[in-house]
Amino acid sequence: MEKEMTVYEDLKWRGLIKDLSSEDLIDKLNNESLTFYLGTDPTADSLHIGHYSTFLVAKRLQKAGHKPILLVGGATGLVGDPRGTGEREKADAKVIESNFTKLKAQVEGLFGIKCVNNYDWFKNVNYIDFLRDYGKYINVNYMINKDLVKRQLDIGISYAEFSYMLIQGVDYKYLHDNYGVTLQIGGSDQWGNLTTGIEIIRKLTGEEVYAFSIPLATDSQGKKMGKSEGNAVWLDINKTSSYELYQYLINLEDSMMETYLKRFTFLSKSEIEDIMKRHNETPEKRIAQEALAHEVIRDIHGEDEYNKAVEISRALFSGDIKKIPSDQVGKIFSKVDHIDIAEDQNVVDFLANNKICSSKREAREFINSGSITINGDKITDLDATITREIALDNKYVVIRKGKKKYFLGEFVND
RNA sequence: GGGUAGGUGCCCGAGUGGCUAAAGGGGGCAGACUGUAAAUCUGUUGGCUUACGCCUACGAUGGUUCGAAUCCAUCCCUGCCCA
Repeated sequence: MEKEMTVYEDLKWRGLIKDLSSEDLIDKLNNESLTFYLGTDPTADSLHIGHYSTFLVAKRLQKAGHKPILLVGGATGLVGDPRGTGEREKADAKVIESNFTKLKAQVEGLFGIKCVNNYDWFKNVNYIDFLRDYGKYINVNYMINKDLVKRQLDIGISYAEFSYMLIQGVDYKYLHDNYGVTLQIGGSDQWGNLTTGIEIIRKLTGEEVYAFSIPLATDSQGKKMGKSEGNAVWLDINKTSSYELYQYLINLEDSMMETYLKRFTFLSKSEIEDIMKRHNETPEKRIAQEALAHEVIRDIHGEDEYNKAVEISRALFSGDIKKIPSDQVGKIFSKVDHIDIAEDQNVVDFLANNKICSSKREAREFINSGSITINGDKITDLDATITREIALDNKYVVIRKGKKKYFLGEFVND
């Protein structure tokens, strides 16, 4: 039996620690109970898979006896954080508010983490006080030298986005004063903001607080993960179904599997080593991807959703749609895009009208290149017609575009 | 405030009166190969049209011209330098 790893060793082994504000933190992580926080801006109404590993770090710390708080940036979201590629669109205050409510519910449900909104303590701060109480203590040279700011400096950065890190630093101060927070964690792109908070607290109170950053989850090309067919992979099941999530995970590349298993699951070192060993013997069986999908979907949506996702995938990729019992079709495809069909119509019109293809031109192109399949039969004729006669059970039409995108058409009676 | 360089398709970026729906790259989508992978190769990437063609587009608005992304005017936005 392997020797039990400390919290810090475990995080390090999983590749979840990039920068550490101080070596002292290691001991504190292992032996004390800290209250810590992590922040996210309400730029969307759900977290996506890219956030997931960061939240799992919070979960891991929580298991080790530390107390997590999630800060949702109702105030910072209104300002916008610099991303190094140019100014953000000004966010709508109403949207931010509704996003906050949804995120709060999601995080509390999924991770059981307490949730606070920095708008609550910023809404009454006036500008002059802010400058006197905090602005006085932070040097612009210090801010300018932060990597994110520096990168955006030559393409232009507004005063609002420039100030973002200051607001975030004040958050840390507030949580430190009111909740006893002494640790902040965040993605490595947030490192500058994390250290600014430490700096502000040190200057204002002389106290030492901590932070560590988590490497961003990327693929082997170094690109941020979390996009599937151009869409983000959300943790909200209404935005990304368990089937879509399963498909995303099962298709991840081999070379990253070990990293992902470490980051996205609670499997132990020996379990992961075992999975990787078996995986590498027969990579085509995608043992690692299966394990990853199972762990992640079970943790997020539960065992039932996982089973459903596997069942749907099996039905779709076994090839012959017609073998699926017709009474099952509606159920299996309940999660894919659903299209009502009122009457017989030409394939090209059908594809374009229902947004399966973006235009008729594209619809023809896809048909000519053999990427459209209806009920398992490849469509090659531009004049083909979708009729009740070709529908399964005179009712269902399963359209496949490309290799993995499915749509379900259903004939409806007037 | 002054000077100066810019604002081009999803992104980067070439183009400086007709040959431009706009080079090239990235990304996206689709095809081949595979394991529903990665890498690679091929096609495609404003809309309508089988096609000829037509319409809409190069920061915004006007103007010059037979003809403008390209010239002029005004405005908006950004970089750099000076104050």
